[in-house]
Amino acid sequence: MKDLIYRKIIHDLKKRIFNNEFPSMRLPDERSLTAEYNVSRSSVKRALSSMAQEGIVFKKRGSGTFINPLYLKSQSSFNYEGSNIGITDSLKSNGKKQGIKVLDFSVIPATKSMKTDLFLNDGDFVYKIRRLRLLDEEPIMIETGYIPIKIAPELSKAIVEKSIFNYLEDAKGQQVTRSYMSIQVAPSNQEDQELLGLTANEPVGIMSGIFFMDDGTPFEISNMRIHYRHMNYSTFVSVD
Amino acid sequence: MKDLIYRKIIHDLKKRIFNNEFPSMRLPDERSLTAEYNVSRSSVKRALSSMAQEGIVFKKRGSGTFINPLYLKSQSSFNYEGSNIGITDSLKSNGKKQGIKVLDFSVIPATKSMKTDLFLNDGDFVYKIRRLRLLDEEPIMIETGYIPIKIAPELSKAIVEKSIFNYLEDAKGQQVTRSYMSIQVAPSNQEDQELLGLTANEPVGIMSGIFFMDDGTPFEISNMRIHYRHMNYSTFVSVD
DNA sequence: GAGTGGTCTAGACCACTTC
DNA sequence: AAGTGGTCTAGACCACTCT
Repeated sequence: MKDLIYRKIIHDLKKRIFNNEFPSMRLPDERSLTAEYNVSRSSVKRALSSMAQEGIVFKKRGSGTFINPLYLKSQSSFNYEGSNIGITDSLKSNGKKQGIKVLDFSVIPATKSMKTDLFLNDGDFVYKIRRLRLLDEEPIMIETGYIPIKIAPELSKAIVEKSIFNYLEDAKGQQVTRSYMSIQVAPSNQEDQELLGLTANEPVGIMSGIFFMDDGTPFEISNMRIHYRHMNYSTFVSVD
Repeated sequence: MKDLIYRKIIHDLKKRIFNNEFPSMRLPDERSLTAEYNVSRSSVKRALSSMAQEGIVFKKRGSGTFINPLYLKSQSSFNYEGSNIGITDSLKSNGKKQGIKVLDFSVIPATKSMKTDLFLNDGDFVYKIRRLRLLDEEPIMIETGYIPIKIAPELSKAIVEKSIFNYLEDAKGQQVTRSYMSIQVAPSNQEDQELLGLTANEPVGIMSGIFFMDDGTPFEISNMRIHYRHMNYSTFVSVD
């Protein structure tokens, strides 16, 4: 992480919050912080806004900025993570070994909906990539992805067996930092049951959507059918 | 909506994007917009940042600000909504009639985890509220909520049959604007099957978490078991 | 080198809360 | 009335991209 002022403030305030430096649950007012850190008020505001968006603090006009009790007491029954992560959030590898088994790797013409979602033209082709993801040898999800050939013409089975996103970053200097995802629930079909080791009345979670690169180019349409015991998506939502 | 400058810019730019005023998919640079709207660059930046967070545009340092193709072409197979809504996102009533059937409305002592999550003390009590939510007479979810008595001592069955959040806003002038939610998947249990009209191998989606009031006070622990056909949660995720 | 977005400052004034 | 967060300005300088 870079040496930005507002990041340093965030980092410092988080530390101070955890050190219980504000037992009143109220942070110093913005003008005091401005003086204390010897920065402009805008920088303080930026830091506090960011923390508010993460759910760490709440700002209340006219009275102050307050610490979210749940952030402090992390013995909450919900493992509060504080931020909107999301991409591969449901398959975090807590020290477990990730594995990938490629089920299909082929090239097909883009369907109509692919052309719309991936911004393709008639005659364009896409890779079809089906993979079974494992965690400690245990199958956790079936992932079907479609990636335009013209975005990654050199894709190979070897790459697909590892991480496509990492390859993209190395090869094209682009990161996948954005996604639009829809989360649903469905009974398992026969293939789910075979590949994920489910019984007929054990369901799957479905996460489907689009991944975007840094510059906004849609990179991949993805559909993930996730073993119900490994499906766990967390979000902090804040509306105005 | 108030008459804020950055909001006006957002509104205007959205309109212009939809009117196809930027066929190159690139917005004018920030300094041009500053001149055009006759405002400070900070205000332009604020508007653009907000739009970027909604997924409407992508900013690329050194080259410009670009429109997300999917925002424009809303015939995408994913119904792109552009924003991180979330609370009661899965039960949007597209002209359908909402109904509520109260299954249980009682007072119980707070359990240990409730005391932690709702910031309660020994001896505190909570309302236990179980409700079946209907959409056009069709049951869609079983909602179990726990609300500290001391936050809403005058809660009644009549209120609970309508909207608790609306009551809270009217009575206490507080809004529920934040939530921390976890989304999971599970096979339906016998009660789910009876109340939601499911068969043994039809699953439910589970959304559980905490709702907060404006000032950060945890207001309710909620657990929703949702009919799988009505479970649909959408998010736009953007990481740095 | 020119253009574009990112960070930061210093300060003015407004809106809301609390006393 | 005093204190607090919200909005907005005007301008400086930096980092990156494109050519």
